Amino acid sequence: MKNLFRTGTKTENPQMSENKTLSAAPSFFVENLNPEQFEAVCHTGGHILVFAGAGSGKTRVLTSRIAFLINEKGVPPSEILAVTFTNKAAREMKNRVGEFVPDKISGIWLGTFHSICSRILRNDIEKLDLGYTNDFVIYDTGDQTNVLKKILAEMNVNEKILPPGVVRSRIERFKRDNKFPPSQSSFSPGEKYVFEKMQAMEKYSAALKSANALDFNDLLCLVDRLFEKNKDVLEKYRARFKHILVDEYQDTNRVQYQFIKMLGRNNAEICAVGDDSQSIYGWRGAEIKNILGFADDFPGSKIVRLEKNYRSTATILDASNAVIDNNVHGVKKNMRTDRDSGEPIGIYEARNEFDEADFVVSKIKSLVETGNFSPGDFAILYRTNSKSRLLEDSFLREDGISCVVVGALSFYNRAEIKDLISYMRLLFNSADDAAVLRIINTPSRGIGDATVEKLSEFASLNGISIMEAIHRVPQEDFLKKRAVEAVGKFALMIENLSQSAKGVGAAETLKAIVEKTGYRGFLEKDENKKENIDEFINSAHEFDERGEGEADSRNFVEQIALTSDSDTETGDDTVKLMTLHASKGLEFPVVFIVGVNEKVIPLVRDNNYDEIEEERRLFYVGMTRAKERLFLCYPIQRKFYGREETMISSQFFDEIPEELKKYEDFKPAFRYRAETEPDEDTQPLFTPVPKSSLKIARGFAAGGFVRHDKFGRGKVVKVEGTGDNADITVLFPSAGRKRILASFLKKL
DNA sequence: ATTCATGACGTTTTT
DNA sequence: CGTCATGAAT
Ligand SMILES: Nc1ncnc2c1ncn2[C@@H]1O[C@H](COP(=O)(O)OP(=O)(O)OP(=O)(O)O)[C@@H](O)[C@H]1O
Repeated sequence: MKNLFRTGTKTENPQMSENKTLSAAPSFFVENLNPEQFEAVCHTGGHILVFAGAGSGKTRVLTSRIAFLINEKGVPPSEILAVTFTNKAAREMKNRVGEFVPDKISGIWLGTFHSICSRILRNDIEKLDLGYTNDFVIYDTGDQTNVLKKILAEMNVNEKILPPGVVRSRIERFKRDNKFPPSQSSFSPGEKYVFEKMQAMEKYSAALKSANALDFNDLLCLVDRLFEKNKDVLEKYRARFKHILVDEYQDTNRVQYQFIKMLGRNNAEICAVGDDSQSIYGWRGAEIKNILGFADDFPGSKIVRLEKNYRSTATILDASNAVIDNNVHGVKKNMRTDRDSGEPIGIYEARNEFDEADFVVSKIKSLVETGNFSPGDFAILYRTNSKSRLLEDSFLREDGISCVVVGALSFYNRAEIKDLISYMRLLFNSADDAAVLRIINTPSRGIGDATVEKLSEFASLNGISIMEAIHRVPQEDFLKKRAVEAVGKFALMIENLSQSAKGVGAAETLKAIVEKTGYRGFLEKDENKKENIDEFINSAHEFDERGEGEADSRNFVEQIALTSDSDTETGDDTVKLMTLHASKGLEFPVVFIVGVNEKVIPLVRDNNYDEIEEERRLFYVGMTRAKERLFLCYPIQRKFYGREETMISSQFFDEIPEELKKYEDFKPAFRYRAETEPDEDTQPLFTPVPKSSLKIARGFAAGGFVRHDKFGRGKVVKVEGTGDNADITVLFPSAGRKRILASFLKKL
């Protein structure tokens, strides 16, 4: 690893070779970049890798380079391909580049690997001759699992023994390593059920193909395959893209790496930026060796290192370096900063997870009140999504500050939204069996399981799609009269919707679907879900207005499929909650990391510490998001599956020098304190009751907060009666004022 | 066909 | 502990 960059050009004299450009470039680039950055921005005539630590200005290099190419070098935007890993990063880059070249931004191909590949396949998938057409849909993991479930059932494989999810993730692992379809020898030695898996995988491929559907990994794999098989297509894209820019190069997996290599090695100038210390996606196939081997893979390339950190205070920088230095693997970087030390790192050892959440919220509140920060300056980072709920609840109890959970399970994952998406999918791709199966009886229209079973059987027997089978029902007689009628009505409805969807926007189609299917009636009194539907129609509307590409359902559905990192526009002035993973590439004035416990960060299951270095990198990523202040919190106790469990601080926490830490004062809320700690000044929030009588006195009180399954969180206005049958009047943000039986409410 | 009851299972991380 | 899925009962 020491000789990593032997073929790379030395970078000691950055300006020597570029003097001409330097003097010709507008002062803008000179003023906003340091010499090393400037060199990377202007470098032409070969590939370049910017290899540098967190906060050193890599992303700035990327955006400046695009601006430079277009504005100074006169490169047509259409010759530029810029790839990121997340939609958020893509959007960010679009915004920043847009400031430099407002009118030319749309000519650039800028997006995630997946969206770029999808775009390529939309144009050229038919040239693969696999039977796919450019109307293909993208199956999400749920769709994939459902397909496999059906297949395994048909194979008479007990799903307890070989669950569909296992096969699904096995498929994924093969695909991202570009080893699909696997041969027997591709499986690990001693792996169970190889035969069944192979058979299921074969059927899976066939099923997706006949549904004209691709899974996530197909998007990448099939582009690679296309480039390998069809030189004309490859040459077309090679001729087009003269400049390829890749963000977060350390997180590329094999297929992505091959994509870049095939497309750019011999005909484009590749500019990649990355940091091996921030590689946190090994579990989904990212290979650090891609960035470490850049100089070897792309001969004649230049390596630029950036060693100045512009983001964080010296304290934060020192602390994060102290942590990452414990990794044996990884290239040491000598980061420096001109900033002074700033505040020490705030530490809070919490009684439990509730107390931890309370601390965070109260600290944010006081920092906002003392005037130096506003809510939008804060981010709270955690290892697992499950932490977000606790924090949200704490925010709700505290008036005045709102928060938004970034990413997580997106809006589009809700059942009602997925139903509507399935309808849309069906309208432009009637072969989409997964979609049909989802909505054929939702809302219920008298097509029962038995009927679906028969249709499905008939379809696979005749090698046709389920929708086609439905169309043939009148000519065959495998269904009872009642079912024939119900199925016929369904077919007619889809046909009508399909006709009216032609040439109109996604929103209009969606409205028609909701109306014709009677979906609102089906939801009955579930106001929350109805609101979701409205919101969904709204977002379709926005999509149509935005006018990126054709405003039709197909494009809308595609955008959704590629946007799992829910498009939470982060413009609002609210506190952001997200996972450590989701925080990569972002920065915030104040960062809280919660759950800094051993076995949480690093997350360890079954005492398996194999991934300790990746976990340390993850923690490093989190720490280095902070500009001004960093807080680390860990509870010493938690409830886990109902059990109380004691916890200790993370080993990473112990790697931070004590002199950089400052332990914060915070008085836990009454209910978390031991009885030996009487409290003089705080009234208990709820009257403490003996455990035995808990059922009767549930402790609801006006002013307290509760959660309801349908309406979400709300504030208690009035309590009448006692016990489970008490009538509680609650004010919900969305649903308004409601009187609800106590047994339907959970106290927050 | 809808409703209720029981049980399995779960907390990585995401395109 | 709480949620979700499956299965029996009406
Ligand atoms: N030459 C510079 N002068 C002043 N500030 C800079 C300079 N370059 C970058 N910055 C600022 O430093 C911060 C970090 O930059 P950037 O996000 O580009 O770093 P990065 O290397 O991509 O970080 P990471 O890898 O942690 O995501 C940003 O706030 C950016 O505006």
